[in-house]
Amino acid sequence: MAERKPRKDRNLDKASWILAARKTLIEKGIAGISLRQLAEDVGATTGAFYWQFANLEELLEDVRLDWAQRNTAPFTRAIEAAGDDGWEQYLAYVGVLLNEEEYSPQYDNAIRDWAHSSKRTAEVLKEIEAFRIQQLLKVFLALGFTDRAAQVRAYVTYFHQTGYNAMQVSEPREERLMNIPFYAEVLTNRTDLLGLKSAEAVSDLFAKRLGGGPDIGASVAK
Amino acid sequence: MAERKPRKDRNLDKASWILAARKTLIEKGIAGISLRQLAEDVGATTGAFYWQFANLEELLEDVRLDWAQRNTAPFTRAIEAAGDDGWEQYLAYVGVLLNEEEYSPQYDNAIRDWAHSSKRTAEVLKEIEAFRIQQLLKVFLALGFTDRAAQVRAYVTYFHQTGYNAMQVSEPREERLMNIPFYAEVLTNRTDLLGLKSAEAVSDLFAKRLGGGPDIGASVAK
DNA sequence: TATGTTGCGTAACATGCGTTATGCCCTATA
DNA sequence: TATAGGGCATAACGCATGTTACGCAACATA
Repeated sequence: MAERKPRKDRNLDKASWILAARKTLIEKGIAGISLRQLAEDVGATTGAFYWQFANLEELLEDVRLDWAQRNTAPFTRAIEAAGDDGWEQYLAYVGVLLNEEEYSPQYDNAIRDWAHSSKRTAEVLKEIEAFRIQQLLKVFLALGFTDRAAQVRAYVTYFHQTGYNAMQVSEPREERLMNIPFYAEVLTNRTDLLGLKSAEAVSDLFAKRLGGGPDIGASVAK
Repeated sequence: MAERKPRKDRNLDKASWILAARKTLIEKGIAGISLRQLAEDVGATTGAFYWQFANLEELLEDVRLDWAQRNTAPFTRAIEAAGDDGWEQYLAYVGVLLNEEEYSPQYDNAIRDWAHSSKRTAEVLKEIEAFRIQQLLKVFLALGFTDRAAQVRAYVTYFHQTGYNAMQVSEPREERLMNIPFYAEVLTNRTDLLGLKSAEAVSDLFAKRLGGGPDIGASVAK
């Protein structure tokens, strides 16, 4: 196995290893990552690895930064594209949560787990979470809540998202969509969505809410 | 090391190993548990371990059941002691959350992490979480919410707790206490607590809300 | 065509893991 | 006091890990 191929058929850059590490991290957790397994996944050997990285820790740091970028930028883009209206910003936020092609809750879970055994991961996680909560705070301020009320609702909203992901809830998509107006009522006190009587109606509301813009994540670089 | 002691000075039963395993699990996660380290912690060797357990997995199963018992029973006791009134039940629930001598949120976190790499742990966790959410559903039904509204609030409340724990929030206790009336308003729609103007006033409210009663956890035994 | 360097594969090393075979010490029983 | 067996410690086995030393093949340059 791992036969020697012509140089032009190979494509072993850092990104290949990061991709494989991310996949394993999400599927099996940090404990599931081993150099030999990663090497097999990318079609190479452990010897090849040390040409791209000084050691395993260097790859893992790149994975942490990969996460910070990929799982935060979509929210920033969507909320900024929504303009100044708080309700529009909240809907944009929920829209990203529903569109799991942009952001991976399992990636979040894996990083959070990893943070319990890695000080550096905990550091990156803490910084990104502070950013995310600040982001939600602005949404609730734009919704008209003030001071502690806005803070508390930002926290409840983020905790809710975190808890939902951590529990790996397995409800049918229709059920999830039908719950959204009720969640929105609890979190924002607004009843705008309660009139939507079908999962399709909820789904349609978020279908066209996709935007582009600047992103975030580079700030955690050492 | 691990000198041979007179037999009466030893106290190596299953509970000793479970205690050590729980401590390590909470502090370092499941990956931090090794037989040699556990042996050193209890002042014995790996040979002694196999007198109490057939293998490591047998100890780990005992740890899972230990968690199911310890981190669920306090809530059941408190809520049942609160009587039929939903508001009293909610306050009893929050009271246990604040009293971390009864229940350990870090223990919950560690189990949730572990569940990502252990099928059996995921099974136990899922069963206990279903029980907890059913428990909260009853509270919100007693509070007067019906059907999906009660379901959604039970979920938001549990997600909120899970997310708060998972994030390892480090706010001062006074800050945490002052936020409680606002959380209560978001989750239950009741403003009863908003009149409390000091952390002490909040603290006093929960000081005497401790009860005893039947417990739960044996149901997950294989 | 000859040479030097890049980009790997191969194989080995040290370490830590769960588990097991073996035997000694201590206590209970007669 | 003699004997049986319970309750460990000790040491080793087989395996997986991150890392490193070494060598070979493919390409760029002359």
